[in-house]
Amino acid sequence: MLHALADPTRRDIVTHVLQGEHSVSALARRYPMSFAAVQKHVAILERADLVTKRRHGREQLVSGNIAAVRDATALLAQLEEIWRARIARMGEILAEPNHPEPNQGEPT
Amino acid sequence: MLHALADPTRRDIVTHVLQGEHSVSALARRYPMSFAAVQKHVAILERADLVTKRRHGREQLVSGNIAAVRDATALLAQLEEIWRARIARMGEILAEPNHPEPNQGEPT
DNA sequence: ATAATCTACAACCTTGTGGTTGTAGATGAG
DNA sequence: CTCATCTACAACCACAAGGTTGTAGATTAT
Repeated sequence: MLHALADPTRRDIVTHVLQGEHSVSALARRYPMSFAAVQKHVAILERADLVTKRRHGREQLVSGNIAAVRDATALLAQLEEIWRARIARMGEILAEPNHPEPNQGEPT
Repeated sequence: MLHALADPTRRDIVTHVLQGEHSVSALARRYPMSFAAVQKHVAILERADLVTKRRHGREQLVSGNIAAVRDATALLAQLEEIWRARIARMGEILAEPNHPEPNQGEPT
């Protein structure tokens, strides 16, 4: 699921199909890559349950899985906090008064 | 620089050498990988200027580059905001009232 | 001098990712 | 039926990243 949203193209696809159904080929036209590539992206999103396909004639209409995407965004928010904590950790260390010998040669 | 901090091991190395000098071999002992692997990580950090090496006898003492790491954390905070915006974007879409099937008309 | 240690670096391996091409099955249009 | 379109999937390619092994140069210890 995280992996599914790790790719920019897939994120873009998700935001688009959240707003309306699109056939795979219609989606494919939006990106500078082959149909097969987009089809694989969709497959990954579908496998992560972030997207659902509905058959309509010979087309496969893709739509965003609202609940799953909502869960995903929540999870991402969590991870964001963890990441924030990491940054804060480095900040703390930098703020500590006892830095052994931070002599990086900037001779004046 | 971002790439340098993209790896967990490297981040760990940074936090450690921010708190005191460590020889490359001393660092290497901390991780379940070969000396060469750690040495490469250190080289990457050094190349990104996040870390500085100081020769002491036959050892190479590594210490964190305070200013650079501070800059990096600031940058990461920025990116975090961008990422947050992305999540918010999806959230907005989810919040929109009209999730029906807006037609994807291709005016030919 | 010899051995042991620390470091640097090159070559190679493996894995994972995104992409392309090619093929085949379904389905609707003429 | 025949053709064009949409889809699925397998095979293959290119590339990057993290790791390992092996080798060589420095430096300290015996």
